[in-house]
Amino acid sequence: MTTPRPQSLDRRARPALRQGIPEATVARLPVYLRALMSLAETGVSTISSEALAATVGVGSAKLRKDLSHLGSYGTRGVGYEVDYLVYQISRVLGLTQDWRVLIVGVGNLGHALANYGGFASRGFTVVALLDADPDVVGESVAGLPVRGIEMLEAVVESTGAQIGVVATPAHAAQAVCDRLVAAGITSVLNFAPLVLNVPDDVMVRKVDLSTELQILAFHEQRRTTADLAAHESRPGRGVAG
Amino acid sequence: MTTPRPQSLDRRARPALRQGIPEATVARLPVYLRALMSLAETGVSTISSEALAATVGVGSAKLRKDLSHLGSYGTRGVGYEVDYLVYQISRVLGLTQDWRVLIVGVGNLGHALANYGGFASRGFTVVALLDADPDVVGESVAGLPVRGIEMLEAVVESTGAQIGVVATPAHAAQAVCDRLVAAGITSVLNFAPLVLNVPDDVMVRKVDLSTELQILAFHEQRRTTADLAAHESRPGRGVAG
DNA sequence: CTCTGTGAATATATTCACAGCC
DNA sequence: GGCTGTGAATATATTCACAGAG
Repeated sequence: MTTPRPQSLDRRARPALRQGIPEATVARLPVYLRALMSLAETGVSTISSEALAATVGVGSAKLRKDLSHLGSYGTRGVGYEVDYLVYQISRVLGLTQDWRVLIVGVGNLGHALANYGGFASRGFTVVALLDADPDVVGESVAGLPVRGIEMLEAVVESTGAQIGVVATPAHAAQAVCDRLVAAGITSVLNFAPLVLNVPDDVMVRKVDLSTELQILAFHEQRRTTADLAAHESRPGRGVAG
Repeated sequence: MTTPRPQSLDRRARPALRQGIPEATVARLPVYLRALMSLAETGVSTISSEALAATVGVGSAKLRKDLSHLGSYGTRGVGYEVDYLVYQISRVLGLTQDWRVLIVGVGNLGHALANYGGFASRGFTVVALLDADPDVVGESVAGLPVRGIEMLEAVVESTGAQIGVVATPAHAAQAVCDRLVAAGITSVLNFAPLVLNVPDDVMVRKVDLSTELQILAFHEQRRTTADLAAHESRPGRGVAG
């Protein structure tokens, strides 16, 4: 921090939408937001970093540092005002505007996504569903008609969708992604089990069941191995593997 | 590294199942593994760090450092033998044994998970499906009968499942998780949109649609904001930072 | 010469610990 | 006294850049 901070210009510190929010913090904000909304529903109006941190399972110092990147929205000796914090996090995450989401692939997963409640609730609207299977096209899912994949470009154009969700089988995913990008989509959420190749200015995030399971397996195995190691009295290097 | 490295004791460096594989590396191993298996199918037998890194979208130095944590499995001047690396990563991730997975909640998402092919293919077997809805109980999904939630403890016991997947609505998730943990499950994959509270020795990973969308929205918004800033000729300090 | 493996340098993230405000 | 906000200290992760094996 080289800047001396123009203190007390206003009671609340500056908007702080400065691009400098650490990625690790951004990834946690949605978790805080959900917990805070849930608290708000319960009627809690104020909460300390300690208490909020406990409900989301992080350390209180981390939570405070995270929130400090948005501005100074707490009150010393008291805590954070729940509603106000909900608003501020929503604003920073861009949830004060509505994002239009297009889902490609309406199998079991696509159905699950389309019907997912919390989806529409805050900031996101599913504007279209696309599928390549003629048996599925024409069906109505979650109140929306499933349209043919050949409509992709037209649908992106007409809906102004900004976010594309790829819920197709792996073999179709890259082609679908390419078409989404060519049509102007700049944010992609990928459920297909492969790495999508995109230009630098397109952001992809992936949600991947088998990756998560494999990470769990690694730790589960390590637990077992550690147990063994503790029981035998540490042999050379020839692990029981 | 204080150890002088007992060179050339054996051609391949030591097993290196030492617990010290960085978390960030563990999280990428599944991605490498998938790409390598895909390459193996295509008949590629050897690949350089540069080429593999390109297909998975990371830097080659990062990839090499990641792999170096497993041992020295490459050949200088040549690259990595695909099959061998597949085997080594599988071993490190614990995929040489089969993990038994129990899915709780057989809605759209549960269906999608149960039917997910790549699931059984490598290292994981779905051994049971449970649901609270009497209409669903008794159905057969992906070749398995859906059993009542009251069977949870009995099913964990009889199947010896090690991994529990929570695919229930949010309001039921914590209770289900508590029962899984009480029944002896130590790894949980959570699809419900809330933070599960578990004892320290239980590992939870979450897969969360709305979190991912919100992260995308943040960056999408930032992109827009940055555009604006570029168009107005940003006064004060530090453009193009 | 090519490409790995890895120290050293840098960048990011987390944790500590406490000054300062309520 | 209680709790936030934050520098300073530490830990983790990424990137650079090159020695050395093949």
